[in-house]
Amino acid sequence: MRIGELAARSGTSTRSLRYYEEQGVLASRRTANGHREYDESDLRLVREIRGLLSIGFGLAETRPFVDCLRAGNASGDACPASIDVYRRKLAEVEQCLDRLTSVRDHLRNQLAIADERGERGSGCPC
Amino acid sequence: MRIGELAARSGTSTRSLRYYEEQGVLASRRTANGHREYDESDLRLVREIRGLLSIGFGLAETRPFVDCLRAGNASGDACPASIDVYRRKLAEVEQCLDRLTSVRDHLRNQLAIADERGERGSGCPC
DNA sequence: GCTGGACCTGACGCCGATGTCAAGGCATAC
DNA sequence: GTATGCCTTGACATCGGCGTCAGGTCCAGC
Repeated sequence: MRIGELAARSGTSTRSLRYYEEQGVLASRRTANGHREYDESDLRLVREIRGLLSIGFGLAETRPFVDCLRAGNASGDACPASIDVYRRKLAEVEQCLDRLTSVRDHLRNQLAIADERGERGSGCPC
Repeated sequence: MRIGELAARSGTSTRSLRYYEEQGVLASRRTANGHREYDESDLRLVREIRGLLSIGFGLAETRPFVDCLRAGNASGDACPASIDVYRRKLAEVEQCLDRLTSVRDHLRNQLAIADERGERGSGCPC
């Protein structure tokens, strides 16, 4: 299939697919007229990439998964390199969760305090 | 005080202060020679801005707080407009927390599955 | 008068994934 | 032959908060 069909079937854009190729995470054969030619396995690769991106992975981080699939594995995370990325990402996510959680608590506190102020009628002369 | 001192005392850079001014969240008087002149109240404004930025607010979102302080309130969140921003931000943060939490769970699952695979010795021929 | 430091404005760079426009090639349908 | 549509490469735009460089001004100390 050509790039338009791959884009449609993978729910992305031709621009993105060319970008993935430019970044070295997706390869393509070329037909005689220079058009990119893909097959079903490429569709799986793109779906893997898209799934990871949507979860918050960077494009570069998807490479081990793609390589793993290309190596013939049934799933992209069957390789140690992919697992390492999982682990790093999990650590990142957990750290981010901690930060966000404390931000949330802080916001709730401020809102609670503001509510008290509001009920007592003191405050903003704006 | 001039911009250098304000930057030092607020723990930021002169570049940032000029940027805040450019974006309309921080004002400045000018001395005869064109230099920016600040006072202690500006220091409080900048500290408010920095605090909010560090929590994940966008610069534009800090404006109500700054306006509130400039209106003579003891704290930047004494005004309804600030409270609204708090509420919007809280909603954003909670949504983000939900997403991240499910991502975290997903990652944990994948890692657990991978561990099983690893122990059984099946998998990656890379 | 010179040097150095702090200030000024203006403008480009970054990061990351993608939109979008431009200008052209090739093929299919009429 | 021409219209249409998909393909090609290349390159600029986006968003946000800054870093950083360039080139020039102003003032204090010597």
